[in-house]
Amino acid sequence: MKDFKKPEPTSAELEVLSILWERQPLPVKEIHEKLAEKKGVGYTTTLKIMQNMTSKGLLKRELRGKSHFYFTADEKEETRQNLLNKFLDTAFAGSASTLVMQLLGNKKTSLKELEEIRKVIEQMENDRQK
Amino acid sequence: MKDFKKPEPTSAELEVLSILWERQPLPVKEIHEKLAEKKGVGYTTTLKIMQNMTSKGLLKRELRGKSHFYFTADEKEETRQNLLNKFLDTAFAGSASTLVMQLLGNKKTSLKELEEIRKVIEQMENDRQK
DNA sequence: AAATATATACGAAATAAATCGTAGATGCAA
DNA sequence: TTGCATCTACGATTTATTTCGTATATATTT
Repeated sequence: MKDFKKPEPTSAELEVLSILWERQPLPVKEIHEKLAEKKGVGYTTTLKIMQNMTSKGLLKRELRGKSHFYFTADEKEETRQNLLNKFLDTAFAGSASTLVMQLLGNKKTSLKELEEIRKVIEQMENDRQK
Repeated sequence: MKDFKKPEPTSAELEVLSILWERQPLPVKEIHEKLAEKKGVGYTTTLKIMQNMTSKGLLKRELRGKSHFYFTADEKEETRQNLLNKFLDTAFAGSASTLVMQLLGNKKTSLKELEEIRKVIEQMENDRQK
């Protein structure tokens, strides 16, 4: 039940995390249903992944009635920051502006999002100024 | 030597790509030296990874003298876009603005980068307008 | 020419990740 | 109380990834 340094979530594990980031805690059953929408996978596979994640310290759980309800062990923001830092370094040589350019060049980013992002930037610039 | 759909690069493969994105083409020897700076790994390990990547269609190579010089099969931007799209979806539920907020909340993003990013945003907004 | 250095190819071992089958526990319903 | 449904635990298999040893070829040096 641990004693290691917390590992990066694997690809399958990240899918579980992202489901939990929407709503927590959840029983295996519900996680599995959402996971199965995407890829047809057996119930015990989902269960095993969540048990593994619990051993690794990525998830915690609590017994409610006869089933376990799982929740993330770390804050969403903290985990995302770690993932993002690593991604930034390996895929974009650490350049945030290059990443943003690539992100916004994507047709899928709506004008509405652009607007939102611009506000964030202005906010940041003000905060840093003083 | 292929016939598959091009797979996502694995973690070790992405490290190779990021080295090549800096300068191309390069012989195994140089890739290996840069790789070995980070993690102590044998020469044949690096070689094998690059041979695998070539089979998968991620790299191409050309014989120069007695050694092979490797280069990426796809455009840096295209590969990055694919990686970014997937990352955005799995780690940030597809929300570009959430990702940018997280990115800029990071202390490591300098004011200079913020400025640069703001310009990019304005540029994008103008382009979309008309 | 023999020894040394530099490369590649190939295959296999070691490790990690993902998947699932089967068994056992518990509760509920007939 | 028997049988069905729901969950969990455990172990095994499969597949993917990473790593490296050994063999071989070709130059280069002595």
